[in-house]
Amino acid sequence: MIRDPLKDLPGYALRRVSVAFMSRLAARLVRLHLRPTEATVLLVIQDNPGVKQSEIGRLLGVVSANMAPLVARLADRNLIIRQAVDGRSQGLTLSEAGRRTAQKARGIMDDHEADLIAHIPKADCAAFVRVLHTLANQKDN
Amino acid sequence: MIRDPLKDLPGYALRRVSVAFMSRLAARLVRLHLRPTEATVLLVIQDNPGVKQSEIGRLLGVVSANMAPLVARLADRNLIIRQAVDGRSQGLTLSEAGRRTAQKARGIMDDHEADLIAHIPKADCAAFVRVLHTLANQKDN
DNA sequence: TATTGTTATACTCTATAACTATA
DNA sequence: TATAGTTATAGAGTATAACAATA
Repeated sequence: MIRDPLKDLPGYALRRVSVAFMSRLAARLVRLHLRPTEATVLLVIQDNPGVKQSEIGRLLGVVSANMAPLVARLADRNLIIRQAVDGRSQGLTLSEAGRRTAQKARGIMDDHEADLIAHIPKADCAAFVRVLHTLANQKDN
Repeated sequence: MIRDPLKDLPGYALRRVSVAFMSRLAARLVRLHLRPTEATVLLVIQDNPGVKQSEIGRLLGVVSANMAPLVARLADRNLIIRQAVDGRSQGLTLSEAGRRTAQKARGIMDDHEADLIAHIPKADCAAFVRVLHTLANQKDN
């Protein structure tokens, strides 16, 4: 066996766990022909009808240059509808097909989250979730 | 303010934290002209002189097709030395420059890990690290 | 002036397929 | 047959720069 200098680095473990988790989520979402980021955008629109893509980008940490083609793909597939709210921005809502897809995506993501929780020893689960939210809500980049 | 349907999903928080953490690490490593993955490979070689790149790939979860150009870059920069151990595989060791670079990379990564720990409430830190290692060592993909 | 949306471009990590050469 | 290494290619997320149009 080979020595592992990264064995005791929590940050490295965090990275590995996140990559594996995302890869499994992507595999589950191919059934809906959605990427993980596309799925999250659908959920945000579902919960915020009329939201602007700039607002979604700020919420999810996606820069506007990447929101543009993402939203365009969803619109091309008739999953969302763009309606001008003023001259430079559009409100996004789900189409009927988009509602169905968003509902399925939500089910997949909920199952996926439940799987994660299921793999965590019960005694440590609450603390784990607490720390994640603490770290996620820190302003350092 | 806009509703956030992902607020209570630990898996999503995990992803966001991991991305931010990795991006900060990448920013710190530019000084050495190293990507995060290159830095981890250097550390593995430092701790395992003569290791084969296939072994590194298995340890780090990097497929061989991606190890090839990565190792080639490090060799081109004279940070590592490839010595044939048999007809199809080579043992990797650090050059003198590679040792210096690996040492600096280790310092950067240690600092970076320390920063992560510093942002975690003390009471939950041990549980957090425990869970990460539990999840990282599970065989599900 | 600041914001919205867009295009073009690039980097990093990940992955599969197909191949050569060797064990 | 299986393994080591390589090349080519692709997908996904992230990022910056530059721009037009609008507020």
